Amino acid sequence: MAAIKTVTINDVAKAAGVSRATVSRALSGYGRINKATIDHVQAVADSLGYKPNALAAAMRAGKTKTIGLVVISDFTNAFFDRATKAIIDQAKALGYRVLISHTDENLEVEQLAVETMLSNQVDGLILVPSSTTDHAHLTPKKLDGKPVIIIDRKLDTPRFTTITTGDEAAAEEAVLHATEHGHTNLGFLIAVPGIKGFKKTEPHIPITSVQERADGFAKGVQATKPKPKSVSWIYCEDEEEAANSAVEELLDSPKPPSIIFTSNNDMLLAVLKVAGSRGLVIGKDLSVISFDDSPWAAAMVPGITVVARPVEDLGHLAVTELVAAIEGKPKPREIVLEAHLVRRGSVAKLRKA
Amino acid sequence: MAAIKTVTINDVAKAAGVSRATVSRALSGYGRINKATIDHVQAVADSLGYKPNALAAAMRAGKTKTIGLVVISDFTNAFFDRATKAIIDQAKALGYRVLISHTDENLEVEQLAVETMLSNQVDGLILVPSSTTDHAHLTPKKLDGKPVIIIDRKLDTPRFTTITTGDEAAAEEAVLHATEHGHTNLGFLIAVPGIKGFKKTEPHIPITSVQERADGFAKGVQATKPKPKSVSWIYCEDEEEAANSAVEELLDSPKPPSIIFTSNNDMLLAVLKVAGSRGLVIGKDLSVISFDDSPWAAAMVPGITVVARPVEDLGHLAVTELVAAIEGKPKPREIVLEAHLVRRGSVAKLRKA
DNA sequence: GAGAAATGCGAGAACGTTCTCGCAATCCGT
DNA sequence: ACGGATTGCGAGAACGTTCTCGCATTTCTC
Repeated sequence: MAAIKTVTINDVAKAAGVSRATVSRALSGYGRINKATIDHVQAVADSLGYKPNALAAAMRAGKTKTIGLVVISDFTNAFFDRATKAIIDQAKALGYRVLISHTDENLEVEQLAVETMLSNQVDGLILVPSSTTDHAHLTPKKLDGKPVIIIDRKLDTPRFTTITTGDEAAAEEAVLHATEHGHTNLGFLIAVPGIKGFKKTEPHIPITSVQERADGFAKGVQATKPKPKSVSWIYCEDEEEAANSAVEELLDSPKPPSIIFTSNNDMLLAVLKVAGSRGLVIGKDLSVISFDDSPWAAAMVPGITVVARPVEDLGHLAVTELVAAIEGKPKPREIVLEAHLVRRGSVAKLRKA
Repeated sequence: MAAIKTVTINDVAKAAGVSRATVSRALSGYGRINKATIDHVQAVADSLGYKPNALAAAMRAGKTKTIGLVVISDFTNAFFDRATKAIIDQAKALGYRVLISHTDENLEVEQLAVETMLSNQVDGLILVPSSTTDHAHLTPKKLDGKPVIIIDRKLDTPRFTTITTGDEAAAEEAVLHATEHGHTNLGFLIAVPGIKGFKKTEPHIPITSVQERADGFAKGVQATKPKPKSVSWIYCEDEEEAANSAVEELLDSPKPPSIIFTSNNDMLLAVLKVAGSRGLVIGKDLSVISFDDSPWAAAMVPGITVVARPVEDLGHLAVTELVAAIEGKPKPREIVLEAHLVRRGSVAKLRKA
């Protein structure tokens, strides 16, 4: 089993009868060089099957053309799958590669992930932070001066360009949509990573996007006239068992909601599952509005009314901003993209009592 | 704007009053070195905020501890999201990082992706090939002798370790499940990447996994006694419009199927959508069995009966095999994992005529 | 046709590591 | 207390590029 010798620029130089420098010039197309030489070197390189070592080039250049993506969840999440895809595609379009890591909402994992990325010399980072306040691992010094774009959630510092979606307004719109349909018993199911089980009292929500959704829901409740008859809030761990129990509790309360608003797709799935097991038909016996659109939410019968966030735009923009920051030094800014309600069939039209 | 000087091993050496070699020894923990020296160097390194440059280390070592993952589809696909997650997680557990690329079933994109991966010096590749026969870009020479694990589909060469799922047996089981429930008008909707629009005649299926599913379905039909009254096949581009049209055509045929078997989730979604728009209730007016399980297929009402493939096992195993191949030189082998039918509510029980 | 300008290319350093050698200093056994 | 083994560490090469210099050689200018 003869070890396969990898062919380097030196081999090409030798075979072509020129210097290493000339090969580099010919292949990378810079500096002063004769057209004929370029062709010759090209031909020799091809015949030898020469493939440049991107690592060596990157080390020399100090640029890897790689961006790091650190997200909280993997792609089994209906938001991050689309965001990640958009990011990879746009990165590719701009000539960058993407290194991906997920943190499961764990700050330590996030810190380690960022460190690994930096150790791998990414040119910049796109980050979904697991904590609003804890960003000691993101000082300019620790980052080696490399740019970071924060997406989906905000940090309590203006040091970074931040791209979020306007979840509050959309959440309010969702509530008004429901109350206009005659719903007066409202249930809210908010997934809060980090809390254990579920709580009916409002916990500390460390994540701005979730906070915004809760605030928007609350604003919608406030804006509803006459006042809704009952409003139940449950804050729940983002986990299947807890979500199911939370839905059960909601439905078993003395004044069960006719509609449940869920803050993400996992919670929506729990609502569907529990409703199904009780024989409750969505859009008739029980209504639901969730955050984040997905192909299956659209294809189901009835289609699920959702707050659709411009996920692809967000990912696309994140890369564009990051590359701009890598190649220039623009000022950090806050960008808020608009989310909107997609009305489908999961909200029943109730007669006013 | 003072440029931030990145601190290297040289800086640490100088500050600690030792040589570069000693710092490397202290930090990487190899060779002969005094415990006290290690502690001292560690302390100095920490105080300077030294972070090793993985690139430089990788170049020197000739190993990047990175594996390349080249899949055909992005994570918006219910198979690849789970597979990718499993691969990333297992890679992490074994001390590897993952570079991801998707090819959209395009051979040229695949070739380029593989080249880029190799240029970035991945230690090995996990590949979902877009073509069964075309693997000229995967010669040992082009691969620099680096190992490749093929997953999900087979290649027409035994040169690579291949991990697939036994889709044929599961597909047959699915058909028998349906016919035992009294279904005698069967519709099959097979997504074939690359074909235009949709065809009812059997096209060339260049993908072994899809071929296996079709074969399994056909075997199931054969094994059914008495013979089903009608059997319709549609081969369809893996694309929303085409899928919808195909479902329409199926339902509009003189002998419309009482059950549709779909070869993947995109097709399933099309069935749900078209059925919904016609007021057909799944599991009652129209039955369906699809390939690949997903959280929403389980949560829907009724739950969708699916062929569940051991996606996580597949991803997990792919990494394990690849790392074994990177670190040793085992013989390539073919591994087939078992898929099985998950019975939920999307298959109506019909009375025998 | 002589000097200036432009062109083409080679030598060699640099990027930040790891690792092989070899040398000095310490340790051990007798 | 002396020879050999062991320990700890420094010098320097190597990984595969890119890029700055500087030196020939050619081309241009009047």
